[in-house]
Amino acid sequence: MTDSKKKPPKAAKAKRVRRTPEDAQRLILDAAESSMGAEGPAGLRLQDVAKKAGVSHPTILHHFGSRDGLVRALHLRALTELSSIVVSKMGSADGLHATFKAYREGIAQRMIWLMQSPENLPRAGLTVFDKIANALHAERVKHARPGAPAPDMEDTRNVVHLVAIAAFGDAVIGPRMRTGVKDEAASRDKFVTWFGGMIETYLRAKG
Amino acid sequence: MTDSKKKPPKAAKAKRVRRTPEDAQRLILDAAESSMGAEGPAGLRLQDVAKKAGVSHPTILHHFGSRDGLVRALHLRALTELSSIVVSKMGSADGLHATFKAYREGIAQRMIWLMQSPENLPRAGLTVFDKIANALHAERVKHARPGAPAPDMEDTRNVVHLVAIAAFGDAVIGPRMRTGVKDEAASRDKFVTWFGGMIETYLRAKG
DNA sequence: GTCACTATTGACAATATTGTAGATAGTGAA
DNA sequence: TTCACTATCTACAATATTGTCAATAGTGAC
Repeated sequence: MTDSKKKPPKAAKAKRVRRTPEDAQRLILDAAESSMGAEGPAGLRLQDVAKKAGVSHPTILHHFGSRDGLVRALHLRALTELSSIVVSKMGSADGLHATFKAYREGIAQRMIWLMQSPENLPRAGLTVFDKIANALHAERVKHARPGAPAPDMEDTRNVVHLVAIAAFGDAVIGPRMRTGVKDEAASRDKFVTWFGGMIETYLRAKG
Repeated sequence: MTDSKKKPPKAAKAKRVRRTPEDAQRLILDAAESSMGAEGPAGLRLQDVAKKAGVSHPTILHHFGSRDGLVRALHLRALTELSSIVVSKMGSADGLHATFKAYREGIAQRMIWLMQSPENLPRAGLTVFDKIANALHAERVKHARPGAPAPDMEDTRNVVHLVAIAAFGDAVIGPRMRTGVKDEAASRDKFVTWFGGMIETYLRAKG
């Protein structure tokens, strides 16, 4: 290299973009999320996030105060978004498959990150699943066969809990448990369908 | 402080202990595991591990070559240990509760760490669960009521898969979903019992 | 004992990473 | 336009962290 000592050719002094604080923070949070690989928050590097967001790393510090501040903001945003996603998916008509899909495509990963927070964040968990259980129970009551024993609310709550932990678990360790299977997606969908049938069989057998 | 400038009082030159390589490596791996908090491998610091193990950090590098080498060794050890634990728990008489307990007490956490490895580690998963499914299926066949349709192997496999992902999921997100409940342990155990009953009801209804 | 081998260590080197400070440049308001 | 405000930048400072090296000290073999 003949010019290894030369300063870069003037670099055209990058034009500064000035965003609103909200836009800048959203931009940075998005970059941070996509910059988190499997490692989660612990693997976050301000430089990486800055490069992905197209800003300098002091800009991040300006908006979030510190690296910790950024991580806390990430957790907070994930938490608020998660509840609404969970409600919309588990409550949908195609509930089961949609729920498994949503967990697969991001919810599970974010939940793991959330678990890795030693902080005491507000817990949306309980109320969210209660809401879902109530809705589902209303369905069961409505469709109960006349003469059959009334549907058990405890059953409903347990089913909701089971679906949540199963969807989460399948999203995280399912793929590894299926390594070697020819068509993974098909195998997975078949399991979800079976799972749905199982729940129905059980509820029908009980009342 | 009057002696802030003084060198520490001779420090008694710590006596060196010389271990066999195997002992040293086990010691270090144990320390590394206990030093990993919720953050997982990404949060590992050689200094922390060294202090916990009671050695200097170059000793770690001597035995594992690099930080990455240590992490890889951790993954490898976890992987080999996990399969045997899973087999012993899911195969035990008190299978379901024991399985949930084992996942709660470490398996799930280690699995998450394993997931965070971008490397292509050998997958023990499939064969392990196949083994369990085969054993369970043999049980089902043995106890099948005469005249009833033969137990479906697909059912058995799915049940094993479901138990695995549910135990994993409950271990990780169960506690948060139960925040606010009076007696968490009791609530959890009740769920596991319900889950066991559900599986039985389903299998009985099917054949 | 003497010697080879190597596990262990303190001191140091080389980066990586977070955080600070001061200058600069968009932007909206007067 | 002028001005206040502040989002953004470059350059630097302060640690943190990993990795290197040469010296040292257990241990077993002879």
